[in-house]
Amino acid sequence: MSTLIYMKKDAAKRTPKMKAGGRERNKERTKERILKAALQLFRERGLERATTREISKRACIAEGTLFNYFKTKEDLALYFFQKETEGLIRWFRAEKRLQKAPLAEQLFAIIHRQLEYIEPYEDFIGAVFARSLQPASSLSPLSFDSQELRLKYLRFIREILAAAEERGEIPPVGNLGAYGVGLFYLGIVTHWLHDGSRGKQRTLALLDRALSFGARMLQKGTWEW
Amino acid sequence: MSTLIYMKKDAAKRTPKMKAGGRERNKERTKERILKAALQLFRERGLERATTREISKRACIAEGTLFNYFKTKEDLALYFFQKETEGLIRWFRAEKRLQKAPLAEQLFAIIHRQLEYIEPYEDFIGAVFARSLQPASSLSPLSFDSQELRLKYLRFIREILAAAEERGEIPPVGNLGAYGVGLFYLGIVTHWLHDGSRGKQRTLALLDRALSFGARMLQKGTWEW
DNA sequence: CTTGAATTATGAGCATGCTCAACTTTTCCG
DNA sequence: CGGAAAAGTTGAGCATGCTCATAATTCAAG
Repeated sequence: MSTLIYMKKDAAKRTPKMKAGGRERNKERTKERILKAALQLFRERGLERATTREISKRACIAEGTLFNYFKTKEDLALYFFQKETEGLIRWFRAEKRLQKAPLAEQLFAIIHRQLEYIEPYEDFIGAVFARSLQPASSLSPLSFDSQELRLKYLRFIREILAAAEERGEIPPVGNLGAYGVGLFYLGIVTHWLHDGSRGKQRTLALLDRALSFGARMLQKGTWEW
Repeated sequence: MSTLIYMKKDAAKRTPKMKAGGRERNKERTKERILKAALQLFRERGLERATTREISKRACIAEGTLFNYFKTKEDLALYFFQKETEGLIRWFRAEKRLQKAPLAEQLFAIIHRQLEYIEPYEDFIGAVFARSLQPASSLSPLSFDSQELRLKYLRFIREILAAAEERGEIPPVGNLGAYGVGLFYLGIVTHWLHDGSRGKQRTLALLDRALSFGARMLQKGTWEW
């Protein structure tokens, strides 16, 4: 009986012996397949209603295999943000014109781009985003990666602030400034999630006003207190 | 066989026939028992690791009964915040001296009290708090209650701001002002959750500085822009 | 007190995220 | 090639949050 359990599965879907292209290659492909299936399902059903069982099925692997590639379902979801953060940084580096624009414009462009990217996934962003707020718990293996991701983002922002500082646009704000921008972004996304207006226009308006307000405040030297 | 399933459970723990004090009374008592057991377990193990099975057992009821009283486990957790919010409001109404203090001091006292109250439950507050950020989903019956709770809090804050406004302490800030304080509180709790310093002193310092900064800002009339 | 309807309690059972021991495939080395 | 160690895969199975058909309890009317 127990010998019957491990029968080969539908061979049409995935060749059992994929000796062809080295191990590394296959692992990469499998990971890609998982990510693709996951994003599809997240988009279709949202984070909660996309089951790991269905993701695995769509990626043509066993459910256990999924957890060889991603420690948890959340980890899988975080991957999405990681890719986006990296993309965002690359994008900004390429936008030469933006590099010289005023700080408020830069931040607007950055946050706007993120909101745009996030838009089709609104359903599940709420869940992931809220979860990403949870503090590091030594029990959760996820927390470390999440922390890493946040750090990467913070360093990126700090760099932008430092540049504006060098241009004499703002006084020195240091790490705290980056943290502040992070909190601000938090607030914006919260607003965005609740925003029912067409095209999320209210959020964009808020973003614009808040940023120019902040910029003016910094210019006025209100920061030194 | 199926007739054997529904046997009376250990009669020592709970009298099977509690005809005594009317139905209402019993419901109240059961609810109390559930809440007590739940808070105990949340405190002991945090939200995730406190199972509904154990809560039920400790409250001496079947697991299904728990869900007659609370729609979801989250709902159960929210109850805790509801009680706290109500307590907070009552407390503030009683503190005659605070009513006349400057706005920054009032907000400091309010937030400080909340942090203090929350302290023993830090483990599970993160989870509940983060979850409370999730936008309303028509599927979740919880969302409505959650919204209600948030509204109660916002109205409370708005009232305080209105009073400060009447004293001529700040310009009119309206609903947006209350929302802003709410977002600020969000940031503070996030910081608090991550704060490893002794007695969360860093958070308290941040709270103090940020509030007096905000107060000064409003006084300077920077708000009109 | 009886009766039957309304209310409340019960726990087997379901779907889900995740684990793990058993199994397969690939790689390595003689 | 041979064969064994390493790396990867698998799906049965576990714990958990929650549901639902069924049973127990309560209460008002007769």
